[in-house]
Amino acid sequence: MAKDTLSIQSSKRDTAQRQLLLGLLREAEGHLDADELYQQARHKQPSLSLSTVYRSLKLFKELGLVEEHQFDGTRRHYETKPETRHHHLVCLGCGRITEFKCPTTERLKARIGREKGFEVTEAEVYLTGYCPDCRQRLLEGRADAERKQEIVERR
Amino acid sequence: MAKDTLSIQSSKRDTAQRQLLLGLLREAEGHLDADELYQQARHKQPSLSLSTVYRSLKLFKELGLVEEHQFDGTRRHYETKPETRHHHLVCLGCGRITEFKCPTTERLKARIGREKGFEVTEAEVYLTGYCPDCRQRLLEGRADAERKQEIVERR
DNA sequence: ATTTCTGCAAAGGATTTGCAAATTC
DNA sequence: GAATTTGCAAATCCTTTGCAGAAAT
Repeated sequence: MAKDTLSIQSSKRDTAQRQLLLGLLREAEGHLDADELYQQARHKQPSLSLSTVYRSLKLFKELGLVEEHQFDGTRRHYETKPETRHHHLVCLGCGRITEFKCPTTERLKARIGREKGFEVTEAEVYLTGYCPDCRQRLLEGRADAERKQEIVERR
Repeated sequence: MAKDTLSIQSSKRDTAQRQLLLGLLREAEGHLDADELYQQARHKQPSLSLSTVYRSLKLFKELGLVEEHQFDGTRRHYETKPETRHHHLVCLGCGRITEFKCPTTERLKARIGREKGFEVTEAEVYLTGYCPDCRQRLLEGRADAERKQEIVERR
């Protein structure tokens, strides 16, 4: 990671841990949670601790380098700040996350801000449903309790 | 609560605790979290336990009587199923939640479902920003660290 | 009488924090 | 050398769960 990436706020230091973590987040195709990131990072630096992961994620968030998402009620997921704004569609069957764009959201921010007197800083659209595969399974009647359990556990 | 409210699924029993909790949720103007609901309910029935609150909320959710929201990363909030679909705008300063309508969201569900091959079941739009009061405080320069802390703690 | 619910206390899981040692600037 | 960061372990916070007794059908 370029040193300047972390020095937006003066006193942030460029450590091996932060380099590693930010690098992994950038390479990651999907959205990682803290523990997934931790496991990946341990391969490269086994001494790294989970607290450091959490502390780094907090820092990256504050520096605007990553975004935090709450797809389910349990853990939070992270992705590096995307170039183009997008939103998320989560499959209730398998947990797969699909991204999509929604240009009208910008207009919505402006409109609601005006109507409610808020300064709107962020707008997120969050869709849930069933992905093509899970729909197929449902149709085939294989999505009974057991089958579905399998899928959910695989998340 | 009318008995039939709970008997959508055969085996659900009509207990004093469930009546009380659902009643409070219906009266509540805003969105309660589990502990707020618990505290309110204890006034009327001091022996009630927090586990019962959680178990009841889970049931109400399954019966489609209440909706669960995740406004921040910490706790979940609940509201009785609203007549008209609406979304939420959360103030980052004071936590105040403002509701708004967005009819175009239905169209979005259909469009994304078609484009991605998903069966989209739900769509939520979630905005964050600063409410009129907090904007005012920011302008007055009173929203410095201390002041902001005050507000956040009052949530 | 049978099944479902409750309260209690304990367990769980994700995230945060205090502190001394290690690292960066 | 001074200030920041790390790893570890313990602590927190919200939520869930096991179980025996209480309540509903």
